[in-house]
Amino acid sequence: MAIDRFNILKKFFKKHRRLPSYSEMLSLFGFASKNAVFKLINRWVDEGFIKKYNKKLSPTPKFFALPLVGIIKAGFPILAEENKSYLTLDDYLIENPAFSFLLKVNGDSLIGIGIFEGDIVIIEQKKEAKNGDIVLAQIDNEWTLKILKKDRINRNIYLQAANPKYPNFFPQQELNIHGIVKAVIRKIN
Amino acid sequence: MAIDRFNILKKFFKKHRRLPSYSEMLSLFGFASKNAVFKLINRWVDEGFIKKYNKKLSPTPKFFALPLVGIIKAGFPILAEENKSYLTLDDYLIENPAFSFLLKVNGDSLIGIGIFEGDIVIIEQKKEAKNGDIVLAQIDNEWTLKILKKDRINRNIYLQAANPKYPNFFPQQELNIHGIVKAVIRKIN
DNA sequence: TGACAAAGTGAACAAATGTTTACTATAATC
DNA sequence: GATTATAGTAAACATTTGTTCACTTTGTCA
Repeated sequence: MAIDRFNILKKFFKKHRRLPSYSEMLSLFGFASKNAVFKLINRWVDEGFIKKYNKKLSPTPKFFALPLVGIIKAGFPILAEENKSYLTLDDYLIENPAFSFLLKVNGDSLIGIGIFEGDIVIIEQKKEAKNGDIVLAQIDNEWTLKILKKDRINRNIYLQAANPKYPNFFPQQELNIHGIVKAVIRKIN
Repeated sequence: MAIDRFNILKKFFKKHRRLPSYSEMLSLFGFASKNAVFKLINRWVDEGFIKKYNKKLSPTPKFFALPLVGIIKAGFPILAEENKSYLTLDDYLIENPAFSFLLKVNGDSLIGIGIFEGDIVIIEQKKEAKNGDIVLAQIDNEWTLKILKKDRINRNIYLQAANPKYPNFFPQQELNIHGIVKAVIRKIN
């Protein structure tokens, strides 16, 4: 019932990317009085799904978040209420939206670390990377996604695949780092 | 300049999960007249970043979206304007929020298909799955994440790991499907 | 059954909303 | 240098906003 209305609200947000106003909620929820909406919203505010700021409503992280359930343990019901936290994907994955972009992976050079053809990686643009970072780089004018290897004093820099069938790549002229991989995403089906 | 203001707007949305009102934008952008805001917003509406519905503002997918760049090709600048599309992660990954939850993977039984310990998988709750689906299942009262194997007539059902060191799992009494994996997410670092 | 809280109605209200119109300053273009 | 578009100011406006108050209906449970 109440959760039914909350789903209606979620659907509205998914469609319009904003919360409805009180009068829009009138028809959404089938109320006749704005006061009914007022009381309903205040309950959700108390429960932490919605926040008020400057007399305007905004959803909290809890509003969007999916339950994150814990480790699978043999014989244990894992969906128990007590060990669940919440996670919002966009916030979780992208810390720096202004400097991030997505890259669709092609090739099998990183399968050893679980990055497959067709996967999407989140790249954060930066020119510096440390040993072991997965970098989007330009090596001798060729673009590639590889593991950066270098020692402490920045000598002996090269790129490494995570697939035994590829050799290491030593730059002949130059090696420019354009960004590093912050996350990997794979949609199944 | 204009892009600078757009970033201010994005930051506001990231913080409050809603667009600011015109009077809030006054101080945000440093304008003295609401008409300046009005004109600015209308430009963004024309450019497709913002929509108006019921005289209220909402961000479009383009507002959030990160550029998705194409395949890496040797020697080619991949960030070219022409082959870029946009993607919003939440929308892309989660089709059915009401029936989805996240599960933190433990164990190495699926490394063969690139699902590692610590990865987060998006599970869509359903009781039926088809051959080859990665399922969250209860086999003889033990919870597990495995690949479902079955033939066309629903005989010979068992669970399979994607790691040669594990055998196949044939249910002694029962096998209950609780959901299937729709996406895999890995944060790096 | 009666008492009491929860849920909804209806009307009223100040404050804030997005929009419009008229005007000015700044920058760009021929 | 005159012209014209662009960017911003200022004030006024009808609508809509979220909130409040008083009241009624519905459901719960002792």
